[in-house]
Amino acid sequence: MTLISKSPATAADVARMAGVSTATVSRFMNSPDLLARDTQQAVLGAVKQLNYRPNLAARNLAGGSTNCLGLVLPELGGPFFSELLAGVEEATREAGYHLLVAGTEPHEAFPLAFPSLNQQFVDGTIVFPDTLSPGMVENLAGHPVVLVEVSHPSLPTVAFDPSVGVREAIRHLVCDHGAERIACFAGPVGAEASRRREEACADELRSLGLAADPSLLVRGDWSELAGRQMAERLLEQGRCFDAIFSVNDEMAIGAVREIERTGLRVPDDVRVCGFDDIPQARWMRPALSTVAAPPRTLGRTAAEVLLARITGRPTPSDVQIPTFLVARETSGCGQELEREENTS
Amino acid sequence: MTLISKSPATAADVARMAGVSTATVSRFMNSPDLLARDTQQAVLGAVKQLNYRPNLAARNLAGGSTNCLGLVLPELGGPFFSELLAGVEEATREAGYHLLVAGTEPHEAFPLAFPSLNQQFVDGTIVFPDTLSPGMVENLAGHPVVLVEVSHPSLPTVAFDPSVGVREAIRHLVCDHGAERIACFAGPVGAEASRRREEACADELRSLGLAADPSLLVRGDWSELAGRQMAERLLEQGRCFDAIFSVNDEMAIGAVREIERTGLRVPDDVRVCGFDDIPQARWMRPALSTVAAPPRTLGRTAAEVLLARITGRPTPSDVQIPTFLVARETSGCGQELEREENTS
DNA sequence: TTGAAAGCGTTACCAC
DNA sequence: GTGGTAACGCTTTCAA
Repeated sequence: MTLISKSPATAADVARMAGVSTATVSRFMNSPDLLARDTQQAVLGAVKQLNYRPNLAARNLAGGSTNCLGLVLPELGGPFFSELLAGVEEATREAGYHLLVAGTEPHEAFPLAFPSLNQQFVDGTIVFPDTLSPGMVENLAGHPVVLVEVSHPSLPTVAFDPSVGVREAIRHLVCDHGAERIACFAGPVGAEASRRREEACADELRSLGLAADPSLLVRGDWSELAGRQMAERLLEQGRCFDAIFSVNDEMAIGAVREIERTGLRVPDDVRVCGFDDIPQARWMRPALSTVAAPPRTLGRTAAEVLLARITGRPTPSDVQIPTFLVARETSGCGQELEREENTS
Repeated sequence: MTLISKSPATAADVARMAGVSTATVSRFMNSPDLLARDTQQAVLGAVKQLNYRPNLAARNLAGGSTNCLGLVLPELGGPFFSELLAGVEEATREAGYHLLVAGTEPHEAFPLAFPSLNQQFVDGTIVFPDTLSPGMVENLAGHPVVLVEVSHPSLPTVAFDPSVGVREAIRHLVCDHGAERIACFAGPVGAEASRRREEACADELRSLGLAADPSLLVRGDWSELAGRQMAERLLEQGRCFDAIFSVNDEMAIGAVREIERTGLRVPDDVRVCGFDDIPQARWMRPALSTVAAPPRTLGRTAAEVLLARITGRPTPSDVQIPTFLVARETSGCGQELEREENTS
């Protein structure tokens, strides 16, 4: 149809063709209502004919916004982060924004990845920091930011609220399936997300009259391998436990595999409940009972909060995403509960 | 340390402080070697003191590059695409580029997502199109592009080479585990990736003297659900088969689950082999034998090829990523083969 | 080796 | 309502 010229049409081209000024073209692109009917028609015609698209870099330079959001994640593969990313991207795209994604090397310091995003290149950033360092906060100042799963006194946060889900899980293990000694598979010491889940677990145990045994609290780095190793260690030490609550699914899966490897049975000998509800929680056999904490919702919400901040709409400084128990086989329930689930 | 002024330092600020012109600052940022020793030192000092970062939008506008790559994917969640993305991001970051990511709604037409990336906003784009429409190609013209898993006469492509892996898989099923009637679980009709795998499968069956039975070739939409349904249908129709080769892992997993649900056993009654080697292939029980086609490598390679094109380095127009068999339990092998595998 | 100045494509302020 | 025009921050000739 259109002649493909070497360089894309500019506002000046449109202006010339429509017999107006570039200022008018600019107005047409941003708030058409300010223009007279016929002017609108004229410009619209030229825009279509030339297939005009405003140059975003120029628009940005001129002081407008970039229509870009940044997302910084410690890693991009893996079920949790990829779902989180998908949620962010959906919301971002729906709002007409673009998304810039950056990973940080596994244990690389966070700031290494961030400066590149901070260069007036994005209108705001969603950050999932492993640990929040002071220098980082300074970097973030003066630029809309939303933190995910980490709270900070002066920055808005979106995080899961583990309380309801974990309470349901512990109740379920204890009351429905007779667990009495529950081991807790926690994350690294500094990890706030883990801490909140551990606390919810301890709280509920306490309110059920079961003391949380410190020797049954072990820590790993969130990986399946860590879960296996933690279970192995506990078993070798001869610790007595009849259930495990893990602060994420991957460690829970590792635990299940290790327990079964030693000849014990899940859920008959040890009941297991994870946290997250990653897809393989329901694919694995026995299917993993877990506290559903939908990362896609987390990501979508974070993006929505950020977008609201950017556009100046009032936003709560802390948003909590509710979680809930999904009882499957590893806690002792039959699989038929899940009959209706579909692949997404 | 540094005083945080409202707006970030500009090249003019640096120039003033170092007692040079902005041109010199620009040269310093791009090719320092052109400057005299002492000038370099002076500018370097000012840059550090002011914490100067060039404004990328301005740099772009001025005719340089954006240092951004675009990535268009049909979906962002799920094991395959998230690994692909991770590979792209790694290579992109290592090269000092940023990454812009766009998804397309599940069955949304591709061009909807693309124009936004085409607006002189990225230096090049990696595209994973569901199906390649003619209009799309036009959009792509005049802008470096690399296609993933789809070939096109005039555009460079990076794709898996299924031949070696699939040959190994079929041989393994037939020669090592005595399969004689192998069903093929294929993807949608238009999908090139599926077609190449089907062909590799048929070729190898032929060379082993086993005719490929058309009634054992079924198609689904790549999902676990589809795999279940295909297995269900085949079983209901009373088709006789003793092995399945699926063109991706998710359908293979669905097939395994459905087969086991009906009381048949994997691998004793039906051997199953997938394609991709997604993480849960090794987590599930029985562990899935599959043709490893590492998506991270695919992504990384695509990014490298694109980067080479952008910087004018010569690049092959078609790159093939080798694949290979990973024999696990569903094909009839014991699990001990996998002892050494770790979580990544 | 360095500086001056002309863009790059928009936006936004100020007149008309 | 609309047009002129000065930024925005950088790169890149062209001279010196």
